[in-house]
Amino acid sequence: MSDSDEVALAKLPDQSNGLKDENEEAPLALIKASPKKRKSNGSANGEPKKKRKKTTKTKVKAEKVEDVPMTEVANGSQGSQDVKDVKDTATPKPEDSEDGDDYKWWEDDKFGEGPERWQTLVHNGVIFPPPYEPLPSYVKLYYDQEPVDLPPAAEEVAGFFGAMLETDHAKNPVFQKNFFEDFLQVLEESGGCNVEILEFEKCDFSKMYAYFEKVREEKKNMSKQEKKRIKDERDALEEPYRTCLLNGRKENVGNFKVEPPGLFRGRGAHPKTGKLKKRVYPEDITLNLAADAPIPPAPEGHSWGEVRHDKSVVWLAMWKENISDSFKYVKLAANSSIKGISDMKKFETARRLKDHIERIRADYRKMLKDQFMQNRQIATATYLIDVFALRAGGEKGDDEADTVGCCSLRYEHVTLKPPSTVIFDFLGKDSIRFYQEVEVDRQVFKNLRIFKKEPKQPGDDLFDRISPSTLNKHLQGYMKGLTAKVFRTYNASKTMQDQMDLIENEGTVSEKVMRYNAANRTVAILCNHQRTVTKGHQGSVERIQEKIKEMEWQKIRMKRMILQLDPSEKKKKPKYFEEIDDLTKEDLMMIVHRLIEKQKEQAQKKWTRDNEKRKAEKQELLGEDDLQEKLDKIEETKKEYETEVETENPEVPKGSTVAKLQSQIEKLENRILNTSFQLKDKEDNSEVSLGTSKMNYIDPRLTVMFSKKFNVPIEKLFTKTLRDKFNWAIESADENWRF
DNA sequence: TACTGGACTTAGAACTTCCCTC
DNA sequence: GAGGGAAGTTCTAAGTCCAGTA
Repeated sequence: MSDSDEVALAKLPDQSNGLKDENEEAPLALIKASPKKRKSNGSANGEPKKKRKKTTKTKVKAEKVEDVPMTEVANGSQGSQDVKDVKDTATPKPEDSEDGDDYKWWEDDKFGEGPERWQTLVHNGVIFPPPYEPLPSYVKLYYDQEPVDLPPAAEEVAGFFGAMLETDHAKNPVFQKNFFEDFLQVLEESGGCNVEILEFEKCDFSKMYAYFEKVREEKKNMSKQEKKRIKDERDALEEPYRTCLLNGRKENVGNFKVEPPGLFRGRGAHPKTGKLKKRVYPEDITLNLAADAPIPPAPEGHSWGEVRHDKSVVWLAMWKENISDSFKYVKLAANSSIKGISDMKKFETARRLKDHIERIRADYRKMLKDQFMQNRQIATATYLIDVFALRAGGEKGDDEADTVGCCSLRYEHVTLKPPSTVIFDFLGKDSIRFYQEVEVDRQVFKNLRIFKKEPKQPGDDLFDRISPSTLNKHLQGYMKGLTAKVFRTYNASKTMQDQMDLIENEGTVSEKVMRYNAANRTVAILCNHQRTVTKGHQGSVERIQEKIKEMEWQKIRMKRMILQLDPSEKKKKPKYFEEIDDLTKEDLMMIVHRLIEKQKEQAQKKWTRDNEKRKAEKQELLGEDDLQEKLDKIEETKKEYETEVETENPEVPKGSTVAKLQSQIEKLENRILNTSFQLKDKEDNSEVSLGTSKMNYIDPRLTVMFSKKFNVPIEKLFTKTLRDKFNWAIESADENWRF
C-alpha cells in the first residue's frame, strides 16, 4: 500500500477502514465503553471514599488512645523482650539450625506454594523515630524581622522546612504553599504564637538552617571513636528489630523503622509536595504475627492499633499515611526467603513467556487490523508494551503528579510523522521523561492516527477503550500470570541474554566487566532507567582525560629514555617506538604546563594546610619564603621539561636500564588501558542508571552464568547486598544456564 | 461486572561508607 | 590521615495488579 493510500484511508470513517465500533452511533472521543476519567480521591459527592476492612482475619482490637502527645513515643521503654526471648517461648525449634543461612528454600520444591505465605511468624514490632527535641532558645524562626516563639509542635514543622532551605524542594512554590498551610494549621492547633503569621514570604528560616548546618558539621567532625560509640549504641538498640523468626528460621526484616515525620517530597509536579507527613504513633500501627507469638510490648503509655494474624500476607506491620491515604508496610528484607521466592517466581513467569511470545506477537499483528476498536487498541498497546517496554499505565488522580504509561497515553504524548515515525514524549513513572523518536509498524502508525482522529484533542486518552485491567485480562488468555509488566521483565532479560551471547571470552577481567556493563546498559536504556547527572561529572571526566594524557606523555618519555640508553632498540622494535612522535610539541607543552600548574596549586595547598596544623599545635609558622622556594623548584622543573620537549631528550634517571624501563612502560600501559575503560564507562553511564535493571529486571542467573563462564568474580558484578538478595541464583545457576 | 482497597514490586534521591590520592 | 568522589545502602515515593465487595 502506498503512503497516499494510507492518508486516504485515514480520512475515511472508521468502518470504511474495516473498523467497527461496539457503540457505532457516537464519535470515538465522545463514547467511552468504560469511561475513563482522571480518578479523584473523593466520592462523587465530595465525601471521602468508604473504607473497607477484612472480615475473615483474626483481629485483636487494641484500645485506642486519643490525642497522644507529640513527644511521648520513643523506643526507650519498648521492646524489652527481644527475638531471643520470644523464640524460646513461641516457636517450635526446627530440627536443624534456626539460622536461615544454611537453609536453601530453592531446593525445597514445595516451599512457597499455597495461599498461606508463612506458618509461624514471631517479631519484635517496629522502631519509632526519636521524639522531637526543641531547638535551643536562641534558634528561632523570624517573621518580618521579629523572632517567633513557636510551640514545639509548630517549631518542629518549621524546622522541617528550615533544614531543607537550600534544596530545590524549598524553592518550589507548590512545596512552599503546601508546607505553609500545614504549618499554620499545626501552629493554630498547638496554641499559636507571639506574632501573627500570615505570609510565607515574611518567614525567615535562615537561623534555623544555620543551626542545622552547624549540627551537621559538628557531627561530621566528631572523632572516630565518638562516631563508633554512637553507631554501636544505635546498632544495639536496633538489633532486636533487625530479624524475626519466620517458620522458625531467623530472617532479616527490611524497613523496621517507622518513617519519621517530615515534609512530603513528591516527585515531579506533585500537587501535594511539601505537605506535612505526620508522626506515626503505636496506635496507628497494625501488627501482623502468628496467633501464638507473643505480642511485642508497645512503647510505654501506648498500645498498638490492632494485632492481626493473617497468614495470607507477608507484612509484619503497617500503618496508614496521611498524604494519599495509602498504606505503608514493614516487610522482610530483600535477602529473605519470602522475597527470594517471589523474585524467582517473577523470573520464571517471564521465562515461560518464551514459549508463548511468538504466538502472542503473531496474534497482535493480526489483531492490529481487527474490525473492533477495542481489539485494535489492545493489539496496539501490546505492541508498544512489547517493543518499547512501556509500562501498563493505570489511571491517576488529580491529587497526584500527571504521569502516564501505555494505556493512559494522551493525544499530546504522541506525534505522528508519516510514513511511520512516532515521537513519544511524556512523563512516566517518577516523572522521568520518556522521549523517543521511533519507526513503528505501518499498521501501528495507522492505528495511532485513528486513535487520534477528531474529535479527539489534547487532553483525551489515546486508548479510550482499554485499561490495564482489560489488557491484562486479554493477556491472561495466552498464559497464566501474564500481565503487561511481565513483558518488561521478559524483554529485559532476553536482551541481556542476547547481549551476553555476543561477548567473546577474551581480555582482562576489567574488560569483561566493561562488556557486562555495556550489556546491562542496553537493558537500562530499553527500560528508560535514568539518573540525574551528578554535579561534578563534567569536571571529573576532564580530570580523567588529563590523567590519561599525562600517562601517555610519561610513556613516551620512557621510550625516549630507552633510545638514549640503547639507540639500536629502535631498529629492533620499530613498532614499539612508533608512538614516540604521536604527540605534537604543542600537545606536549600543554601537558607540561598543566602538570606544572597542578604542582604549584598542590604546593600552595600543602603550605596552607601545614600552617594550619602548626597553628593548632602552636608551632612556628612556615614563612612565605618557604613556599616561594618550593614554587621556584617547580619552576626549574618546568624549564627542564620545556627543554626536554624541544630537544626530545629526557634525562635518564640514575640506575635505569632498558629492562627496567620496559617493565615500567608495561605497567603504565595497563594503567592507561584501565583508566580509558573507566572513562568510557563513566561517560556512557552518566545519564543511565544500571542498578534498577540489575536489581529488578535482569534474571540474576544470567549474571551468575556470565561470572562462571567468563571467570569474572561475582563480586565484580553484584554488590554484597545483591549477592545476598540473589543467593538463590548464585547457588543454582551454572555456566550453561540460559534465560 | 466495575470499582477500589490492599499488597506487593519498582524507582530515583538521599545518605553513608569506602577507597584512592595527596 | 584528610579530603573528595565513587560505590554502596537506605529511604520512601510511585508504580502494577489482584481479589473482595457493592
